[in-house]
Amino acid sequence: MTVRTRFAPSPTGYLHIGGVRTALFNWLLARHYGGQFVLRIDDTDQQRHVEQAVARIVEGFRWLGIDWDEGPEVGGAAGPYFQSQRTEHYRAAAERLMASGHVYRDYSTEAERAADRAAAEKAKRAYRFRRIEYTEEQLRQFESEGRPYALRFAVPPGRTLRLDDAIKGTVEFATDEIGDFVILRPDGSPLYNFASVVDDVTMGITHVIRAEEHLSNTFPQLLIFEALGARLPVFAHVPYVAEPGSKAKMSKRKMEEYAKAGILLYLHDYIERGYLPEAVLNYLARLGWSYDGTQEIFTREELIEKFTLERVNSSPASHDQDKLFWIEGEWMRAQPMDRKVAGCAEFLAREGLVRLPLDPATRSRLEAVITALGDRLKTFSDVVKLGRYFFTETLTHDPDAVRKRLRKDGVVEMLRELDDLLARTEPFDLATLEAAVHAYAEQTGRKMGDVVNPLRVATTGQAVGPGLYDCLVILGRESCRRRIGETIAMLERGGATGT
RNA sequence: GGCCCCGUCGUCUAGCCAGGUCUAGGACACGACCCUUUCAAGGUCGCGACACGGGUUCAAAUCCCGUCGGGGUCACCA
Repeated sequence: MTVRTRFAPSPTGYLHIGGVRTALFNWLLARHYGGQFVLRIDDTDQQRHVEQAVARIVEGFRWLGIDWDEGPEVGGAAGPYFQSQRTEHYRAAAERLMASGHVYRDYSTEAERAADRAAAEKAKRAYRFRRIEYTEEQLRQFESEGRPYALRFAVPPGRTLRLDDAIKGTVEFATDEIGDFVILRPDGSPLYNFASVVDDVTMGITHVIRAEEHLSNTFPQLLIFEALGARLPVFAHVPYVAEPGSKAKMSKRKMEEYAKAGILLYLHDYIERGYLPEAVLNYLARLGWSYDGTQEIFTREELIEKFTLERVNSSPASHDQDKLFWIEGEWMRAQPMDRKVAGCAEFLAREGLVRLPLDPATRSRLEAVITALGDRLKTFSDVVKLGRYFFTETLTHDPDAVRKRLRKDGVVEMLRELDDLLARTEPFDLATLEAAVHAYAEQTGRKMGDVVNPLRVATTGQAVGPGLYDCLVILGRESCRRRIGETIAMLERGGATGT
């Protein structure tokens, strides 16, 4: 039997990190066993911009390298893959259950149910819908007046359901805890528990890996599988992803708060910041799963080879952005120059700092910048943050840097001397410049830091960055001298928020 | 509230199922030092956990019970 897994996002367009992890586990399991991964769109709600949302979801998975064997854009034999287009399946399944006596027509009104629920609440009991027995006469009357009805599942009393969950282990649940639940609304639209089972059965899903909030839902679903005479899939309920630094579940209401705190929760946040898909994939896989307790870095292939459900943790994991950032750094360091150039160029172009495609001169400058940046480059967008001044002649001084390094007695004088030194240094390369600056410091009796740091700020505007001589060489003699002149002018007029 | 799931360093986790090898291992973060013109990187060292209470046992992070804490579910939401 080949393994078939699925992920069924609702088309809001936002791929939450927890959801992506669930999808990843499904994908990994399918690939591990050489099976298929199905993408199914859960659009049972009447949503408005389904197409755009699906495009975004598709884009997210493609970016990560999670491919699907069946689903939107690729089709497949078990289609359609949009629940809104599968109403015929739900209707047919409901009819079978009706014929076999597993479901019944419920004519109850909203008011009746609300009253029951209120009574249950008042009595501090759980509310369970129980079948209302109508007389033949009532039924005839309801039918003749066309009174709307929902289809409900008649839950058998007194049974204990048993689930062997691949992550949670054996879980038992009494059917007495389950009220008769609706499978089809009066308008014929299915409810999640029903649609999900019908789809899983008709699509031949063998392993249902989903968020643990569905664990309790599984028991009514078990009843539906049974009534349909379908073979049970393996269930695996994955623990939720908690807030950073806590065991509390992330809440949708606190999204703005998280964003303010710099916590990124959507896949697209990471795409937009220029993270590497390999790193995000690696991080997500390790969140709640481990191989041997020591290995942290996994390639896509290793993940496929090593992933099993037994190694998925049964307790919640909280999102650890620092760790993701570290993994990102590890992956970035391992990338070849071409990949870094391509990734960085995109972000520079977005800022209007370079034009695509790169001309040869810009390309070789970018390569030099990337080499100089070294491990400081963690995400592609870092090239903008750390190396902007290499791609624009507009010098922007960081006020803190100016205050700390330039607003000192004698600095302007020294900068004039250094400008003169740069004018004379020949050739204008790393070794020669380094020797020249060293000699200058020695001759004038200055500490290296007192020469190098002001020179850095004078040429780049920033207090931090790659090695100074790397910067000077990449900028070139003319640009360096022009910038020094500009800095001196700025200092003399008391600019960059100083006095 | 009933029912169900979960509880090892701040965080991700190994160990738990098959009790001793655990004075609990690794990683991120954090701190110190080294290197160093800045910031990273790298190196060395350090800080730091079995939620709590009982029980079983010669022996418990591991098995059992209870408490506490977190989460889910009890919808004509998904």
